[in-house]
Amino acid sequence: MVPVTTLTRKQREIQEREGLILDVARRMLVERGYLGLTMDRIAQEIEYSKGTVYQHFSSKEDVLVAVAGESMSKRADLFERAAAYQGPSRERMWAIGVADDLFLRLYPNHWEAEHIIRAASIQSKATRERLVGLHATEMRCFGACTGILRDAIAAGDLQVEAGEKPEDIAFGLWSMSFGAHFIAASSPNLEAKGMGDTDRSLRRNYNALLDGYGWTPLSHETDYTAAQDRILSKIFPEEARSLGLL
Amino acid sequence: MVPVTTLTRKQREIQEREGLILDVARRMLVERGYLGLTMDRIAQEIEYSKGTVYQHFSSKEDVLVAVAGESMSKRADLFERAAAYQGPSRERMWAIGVADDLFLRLYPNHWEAEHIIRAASIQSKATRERLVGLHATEMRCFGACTGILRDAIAAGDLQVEAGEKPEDIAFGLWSMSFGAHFIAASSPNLEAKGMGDTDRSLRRNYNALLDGYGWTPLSHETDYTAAQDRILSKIFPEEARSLGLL
DNA sequence: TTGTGTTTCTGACTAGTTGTCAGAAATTGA
DNA sequence: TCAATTTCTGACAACTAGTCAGAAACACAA
Repeated sequence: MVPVTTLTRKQREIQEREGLILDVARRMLVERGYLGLTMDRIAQEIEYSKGTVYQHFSSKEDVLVAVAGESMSKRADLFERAAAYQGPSRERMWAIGVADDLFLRLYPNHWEAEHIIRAASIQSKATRERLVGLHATEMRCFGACTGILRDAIAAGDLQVEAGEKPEDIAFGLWSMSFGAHFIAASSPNLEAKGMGDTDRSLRRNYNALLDGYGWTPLSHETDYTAAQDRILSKIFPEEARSLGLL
Repeated sequence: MVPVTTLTRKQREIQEREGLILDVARRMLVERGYLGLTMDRIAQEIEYSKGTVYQHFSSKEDVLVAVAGESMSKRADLFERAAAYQGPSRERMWAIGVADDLFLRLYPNHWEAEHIIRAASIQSKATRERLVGLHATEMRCFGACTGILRDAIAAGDLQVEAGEKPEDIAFGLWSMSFGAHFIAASSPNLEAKGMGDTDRSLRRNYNALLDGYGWTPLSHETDYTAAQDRILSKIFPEEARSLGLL
């Protein structure tokens, strides 16, 4: 018997269980909501005791932050792949929009988790360590955007006024996408307000915002619908196929 | 003894108590967060028993929806006053932005409540009656925006493409403002991300979005900072003074 | 003032939650 | 084989939401 191997097997088992807990928690969150997600139920479902669950996570809130962190990291992956796209700066920014849209389809329940963990009283009960990780991941998304913005300014595709920072524009895009997903996920009867397809609206508004900043080529100068197909097939072929978009 | 008077006094007392409960709940929500707001504490603070609190509200979630509804209705008031402003359509839309900004300052804790009540599991436990009221109030805000948009289109200040509805543009503005307030309220260390003044960013992005739609006069054709002072002194003199903005 | 019917208020109680921790069980290594 | 160490367990303490039978307050007529 090689002790290291045995030890590793146990540790691997423990690590796998952590993933199992998160899978169960995510499903529970989707199916029964925040109030229906309980530590007892998680324990029952993974067929371990509650104490064992608490060996992985310090609190229910900690589980939630971990759940959100997992999908947020997938989001960051998509964003970074989009940012690495070779093309005019505005088209790269558009690729971020495509990634955002893709993310929404691939992880439709992410916003439920993100919604909850953004509540102050939730964050105060999560592990500092896990929160730091979450913010680092968030920063990866934000960084992908500001990177493109800086390139656009350097290339002369985008002029910013004095005192205006790329971060401000990135914040605008972030706000808009965040707000749209959020409202769409949490406002019942948007149709009653005369709203049709919120995804389509968001895409249009996204372009309008970039046009407003004078980021060339403007949306009426290029066919961004064609660009979308190009981006999907070049950067996200697998994801697009799995969603039937290609 | 006139029976009607006596009865009315009691009823008035009950009604006042409802307001008292909401005041206490709002304060508690701000000070101790969602998890720190408990029905027992509310009862203790208003010096009535828990059963009495439950005679006004069917659940803790119902209290929260009522708290959010109260401030949302103030928001609708501000929006409607802004929409009634006499001036070019774009300036009227700008007035909505000013109202939005004013609301943020006047009711800084509204978003904490709105955040919570947008969670699905919360809405499912609130009274249908109260939810309907909330949505009606939300619709007042939305309606103020779409009204201005329709006027702008009619006046030729704004051209929309075929198949594009005023609601889509209103949704863009709503998303952006909602997302910005939300992120600002729930993301610690935005400075670490390189973000400065989020309110300023929002204003800039708001104008960029309207510019992107080609809503005349464009922001570089008019001084919207001057318009802001005009709007504050004409529509919101008291509020502006109380906040030291005039 | 007193008696009676009605409304309103109360807090002990049920059911269910999170998080803990002493001891049981399993694992490791000699 | 056995003792040291790690891991797991579930009864438990401390809370919370929401209920409801009975107590208290009130209205009003006689």
